[in-house]
Amino acid sequence: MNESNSPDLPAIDFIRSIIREDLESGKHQSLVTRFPPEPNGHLHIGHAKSIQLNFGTAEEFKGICFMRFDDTNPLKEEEEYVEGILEDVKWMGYEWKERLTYASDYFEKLYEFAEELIKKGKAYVESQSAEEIRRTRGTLTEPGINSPYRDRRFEESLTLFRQMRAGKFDDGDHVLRAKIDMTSPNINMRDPVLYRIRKVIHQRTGKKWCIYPLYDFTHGLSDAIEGVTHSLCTLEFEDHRPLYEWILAEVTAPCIPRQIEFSRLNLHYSVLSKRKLIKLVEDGYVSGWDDPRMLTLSGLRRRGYPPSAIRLFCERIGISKSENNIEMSVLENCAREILDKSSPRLMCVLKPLKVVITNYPEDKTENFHPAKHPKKPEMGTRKVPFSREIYIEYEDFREDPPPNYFRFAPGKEVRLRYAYVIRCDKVIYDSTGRVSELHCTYDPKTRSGAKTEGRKVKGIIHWVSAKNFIQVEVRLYDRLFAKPIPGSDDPEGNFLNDINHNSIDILSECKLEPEIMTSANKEVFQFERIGYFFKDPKDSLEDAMVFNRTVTLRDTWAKLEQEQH
RNA sequence: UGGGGCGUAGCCAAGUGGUAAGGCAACGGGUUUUGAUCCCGUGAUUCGCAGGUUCGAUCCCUGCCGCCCCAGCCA
Repeated sequence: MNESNSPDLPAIDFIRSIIREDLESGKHQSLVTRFPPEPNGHLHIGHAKSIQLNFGTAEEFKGICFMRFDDTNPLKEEEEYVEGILEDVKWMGYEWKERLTYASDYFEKLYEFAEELIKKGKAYVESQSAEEIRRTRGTLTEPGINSPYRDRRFEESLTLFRQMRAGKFDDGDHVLRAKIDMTSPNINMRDPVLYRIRKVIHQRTGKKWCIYPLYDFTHGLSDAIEGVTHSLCTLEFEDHRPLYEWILAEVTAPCIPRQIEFSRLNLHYSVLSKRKLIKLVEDGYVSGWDDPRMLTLSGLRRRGYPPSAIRLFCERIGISKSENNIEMSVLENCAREILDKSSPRLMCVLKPLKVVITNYPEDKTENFHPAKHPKKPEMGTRKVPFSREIYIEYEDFREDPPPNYFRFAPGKEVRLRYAYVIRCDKVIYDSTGRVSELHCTYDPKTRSGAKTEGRKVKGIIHWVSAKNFIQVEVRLYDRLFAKPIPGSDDPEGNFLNDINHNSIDILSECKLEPEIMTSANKEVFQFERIGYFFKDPKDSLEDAMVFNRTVTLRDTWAKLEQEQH
């Protein structure tokens, strides 16, 4: 049990406190939770918070967690999403073993519970139209009024309900309602609908059913059937808790789970509601659910986020009941933290500027053997070829350097990382006046690792041999939205107005160290001085690799320079 | 102006009667052949506001203010 948290994590949250108490007091022998997504979309980082809570606490307290699909609405749900969701949960590092369930597994039991309710006079078949039901429900400030069918004999309701099941009626003809209180200040308690007729094929039960239970009726009972002890959900279900409890109390439930609500995740510069995510996909603002700019688990995975970074993020933000808007830097920093420790280093020149080292022999090539990781010699070394012509980063050279700039400039010296110190002798321009090439001289005494290297040079830049490199495409991503809370200053709340139209920058002339050819595909690399990059699993071809930038390195200089302006 | 929640530093988040943990960000310094990493240091006389109870209140009481959710045969 996680008694004491590690020092850099928030203290144990209120839900874990409740669980711990319930276990210590003997109220429960062991913990049972569940992660209950509806298969009508892909999982996003907000779901990761729930996965981490449900599966994570089960793990910590040596309990179990069910992987349950809440598939009670055949109109909206698709089998395709089930697979994606399972893949995502697995990727997050959790396993459900034999505990993969579907609410639809319980349709028969649920039906029996419904009959029980009818027989006890706690539910009735409603024969008004949806419109009439809506009209008589009342408003936030006015009570609703009783349905004329509310007091029909339970035998009649039972017959009708059985006929509903048998397919005697059309969609919308009747509905099953709980008999609670039409004057309740809580609208959820005003005789909520429990079952509706839907003559459609269900992705799992096929044509077996034409009546389907609604969420409120299904969820608590599914929890009870599975022996869930703590049913954790988001805040918008707080108002439903009285109904959740009512249903469990009125029926002979196998056990009484406790529903506890926590606040959902919001991240600055992003949207996380399923509705909005679908909009982005369907209207083509992104290439799909797994677009690396999407904060879906599949998008993050494709972008190069390790699951451990997402788990760290979930731990770091904590669990509470207050509205929260997490800064993007928290997520990014989690990725940096994990990736810095694990990523092999490579040099890659994104925007190449050719450099000719005039005093280096034309036909000579020498190899340097730097470590793959500066602090982990056990990761080994790589072979980096050096030659007379190399590429450096265009942005590492300034004709007219600003103060405190310690990269390359005319007449200045800089160290080529792992190689030599060079001096810029001459700048060559193209016909448009743009810098196209640099002529430099190197100092053989400054060879990396040599005893004579002595000289300290402040500026260190990365480079790639022009004779020996792999040409790759690199995709630089930025946040998908330009405002911290998309749609917040629009009266209609239209988040599409705040789309960042520069969220992707594709560079196709990037020069990468040949070492890449010896490395595995599934690794995230650090391109030194730039950031972390992951080979795109979808768009990469054997001879045309594509790399996604997972996250930049922290860039103190960029910040400094921006402040100077 | 019905009901349910929430309000502690820029962003998260503990604490719930004894005098404000921690993380991220920010800032300052050190190390460094990544302006990265790493290390060290700096922040709330104050807990939405106003009263009250108390020797003492972020924590209890009263009133007020602000924000979020609910009127699907969605989940």
